[in-house]
Amino acid sequence: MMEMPNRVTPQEGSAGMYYPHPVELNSSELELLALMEKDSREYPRDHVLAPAGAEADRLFMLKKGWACAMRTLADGQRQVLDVFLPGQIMGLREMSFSTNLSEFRTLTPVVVSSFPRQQLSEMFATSPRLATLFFMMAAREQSVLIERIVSIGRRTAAARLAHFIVEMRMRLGKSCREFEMPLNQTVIGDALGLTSVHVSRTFTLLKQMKLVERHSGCIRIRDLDRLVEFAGFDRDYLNGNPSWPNEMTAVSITATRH
Amino acid sequence: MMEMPNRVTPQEGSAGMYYPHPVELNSSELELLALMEKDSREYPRDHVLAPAGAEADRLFMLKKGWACAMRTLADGQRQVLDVFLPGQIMGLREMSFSTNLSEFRTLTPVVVSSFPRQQLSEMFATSPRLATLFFMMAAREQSVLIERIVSIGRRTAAARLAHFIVEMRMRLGKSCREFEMPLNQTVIGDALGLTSVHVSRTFTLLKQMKLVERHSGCIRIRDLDRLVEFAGFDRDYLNGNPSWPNEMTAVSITATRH
DNA sequence: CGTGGGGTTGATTCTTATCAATTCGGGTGG
DNA sequence: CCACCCGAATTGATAAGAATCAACCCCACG
Repeated sequence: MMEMPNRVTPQEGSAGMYYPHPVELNSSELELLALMEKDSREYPRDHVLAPAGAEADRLFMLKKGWACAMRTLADGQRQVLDVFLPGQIMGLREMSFSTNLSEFRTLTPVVVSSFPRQQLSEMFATSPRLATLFFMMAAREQSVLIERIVSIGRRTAAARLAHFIVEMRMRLGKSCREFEMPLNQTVIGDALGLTSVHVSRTFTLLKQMKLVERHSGCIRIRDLDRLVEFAGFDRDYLNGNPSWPNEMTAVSITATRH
Repeated sequence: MMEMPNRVTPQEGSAGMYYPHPVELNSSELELLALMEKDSREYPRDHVLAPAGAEADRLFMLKKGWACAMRTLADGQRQVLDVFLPGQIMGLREMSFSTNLSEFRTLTPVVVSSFPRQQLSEMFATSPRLATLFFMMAAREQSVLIERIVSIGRRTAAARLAHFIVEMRMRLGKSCREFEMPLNQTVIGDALGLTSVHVSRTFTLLKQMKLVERHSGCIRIRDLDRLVEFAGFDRDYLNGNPSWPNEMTAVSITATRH
């Protein structure tokens, strides 16, 4: 098998920008990655891909659409833990557990491929670079999680929401002022530890402040600089690390398909 | 170099139980791990090992004592992101960034060894099992983070505190009712998104409920079952995953030294 | 033309923060 | 051994922020 390096670059308009650095993979590595995408299926909006507590024997790769991981408490309250965008793998943290720590649920109609966790273990065993890739992805997820902890723990509702919007824009790789965010206010609230009622009031506040507006799933940012400032957003918490050996760093898996 | 497997088991009374599954490492792998512990130093309580935003060129392995990662906001508010126990590595998530996302600070006098991040990359390149080990550690950290998000986002102050205590007891590998938790109420509050004043009130509440007491850095659990119930604690979120290939799963690194 | 999901608004309550005063407790120096 | 000191903890009064409950609107869709 030829070892021709295969330069991979982020895909325009996809989650590619979320992991912004190109990575060189040889053909056998690409083959392994391709395995992950064999069993590809469509699911409707609000579909449970895997319930919490179920055996975590498969991982999911999100190819199109949005999904999330969420927990439901005994009293029915919900907390959204991750919002997944195209190119992300759902279930990485469950690799060190036997059952799902949360429910995986679609937020829009999606295209998802699923693969057995065994396949990920094999990649670790056969390709250090793929191992590195997945480790980096997990590290990125951690950075999103700690930023959410700061938000929920220490920021007001308005700053939380502002921060969430800036984070989403950045993860989507958008450089424009308007983008789709197909989450209703209940989901946003569940991600930010707020009620949907308070999310509504907070959006009207941000609108009065001329920072952002929202119309049916679409976010328009009216003053990005002030929004970033107001959110207390750390501009480089989602940027990559150029000093990783061989320029290798986490990259959207979907990017490898183009 | 011989490939004699070297069975490693958790160390009594250390963070070993936090990563409860034994792992087989050969001598060259053990040698690589030993490199991480060469440069070992002591630091006093409340010492900044690395400031937020600084170049993340080194990682730290905590051998004795407690430490944390924390963020300080523009208005001076703080949020503790991780509480590190002996055997944990500080800086794993920074592997995908060039700078520290948070400050690393000691909570007690500690013994810490530091090593260049390059060393971790090399381990990834040379040993798939070590790569797996570190990946598992990152996954464990994620599970602690999402549990904290659920706490801060959706639980009352009392349930948050109860949950935190149960989590600490479990991570410390304690099976008894009394253990050391050398965190003052300000630090606890900063971890749980509360003020120190409210932590104080909440402790007196838990004491009135006959669930826990706290005297100068020592926690005494008076009714574990009710505490777990009250906290909404998920009993297996810190348990390991026995189905990982070769029984290999994350294990406290310190455990390999005994 | 109902119907239902999503969103908005108002009134009220609840939880936690804030501010300020006081106490506790362990260590130090006289 | 005692007086003092300082960080940590407690307590009380009040304020702020978000939740809750309830009513109502909007509108896409069968």
